Amino acid sequence: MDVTTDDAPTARFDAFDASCPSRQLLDTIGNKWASLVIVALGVAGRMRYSELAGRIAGVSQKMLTQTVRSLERDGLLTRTVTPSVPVRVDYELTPLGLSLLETIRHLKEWAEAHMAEVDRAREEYDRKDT
Amino acid sequence: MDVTTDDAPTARFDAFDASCPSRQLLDTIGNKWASLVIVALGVAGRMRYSELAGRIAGVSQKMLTQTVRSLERDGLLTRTVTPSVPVRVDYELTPLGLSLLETIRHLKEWAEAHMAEVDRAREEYDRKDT
DNA sequence: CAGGATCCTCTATGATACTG
DNA sequence: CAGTATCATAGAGGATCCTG
Repeated sequence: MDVTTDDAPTARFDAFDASCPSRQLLDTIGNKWASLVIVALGVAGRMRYSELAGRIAGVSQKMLTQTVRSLERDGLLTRTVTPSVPVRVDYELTPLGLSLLETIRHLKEWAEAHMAEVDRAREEYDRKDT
Repeated sequence: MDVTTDDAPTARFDAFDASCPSRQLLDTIGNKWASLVIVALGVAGRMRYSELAGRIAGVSQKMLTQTVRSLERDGLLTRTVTPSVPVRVDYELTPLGLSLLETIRHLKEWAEAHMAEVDRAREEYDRKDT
């Protein structure tokens, strides 16, 4: 989130700085489908393309393929092709992906603990002017 | 991330389920500017609109306003107007916002600890086919 | 089965100009 | 100062058809 030191008062938060690790991470897990894929694989361990497609409601083929490619490129999961007929492709989290899964679980815990409060705040905010 | 029980094998990950707390949270912090605003306020404690605009490089007025409005609606920060001339507006994290800041810091820690590994994975992936 | 290639549609975001 | 309003655009993402 910063560029130089950790949380110096003068730190700048440059979202355009591609070298900012936090920025890159948010680009990854902030993605609509990426986190769903990671969690799905975290639960099932290993899944075929069609299993992922079935499990994650609403993904288009294009988005699913694009997402798993991106995650594979990031080293978060492995893609294993079994050259049978028809071909079979399995996806599985790497140790790196598993460690990210833990982080995502923290997010989930915060969400489950506090989103009700957020919802209340929204309702109150919306009641003011309408 | 789930709909019914915690991580039952049959859990579905429906990104279209608006009631999924994790989904909503990711929509919030996955936002390009929201997390930057939260971290900035976490560092500085309280900031004026113009201070935020100066601190967060690259935000347009429109996006900054839209972001703080959204965060205010979510109960993550407060907006305080001082009716002087010219008017002065301060933003400050709520306790709820501060607790989310902690979660974001976890993300940051993961990023700083592992993004180098991600970068290496990307380089290797890109070297294969080009 | 697992995707690649296309086309097409929105939405997010930016630039600019104006105001209480 | 701290916005609001408007216009314009790139890119995300969906639908569909095709193939090794």
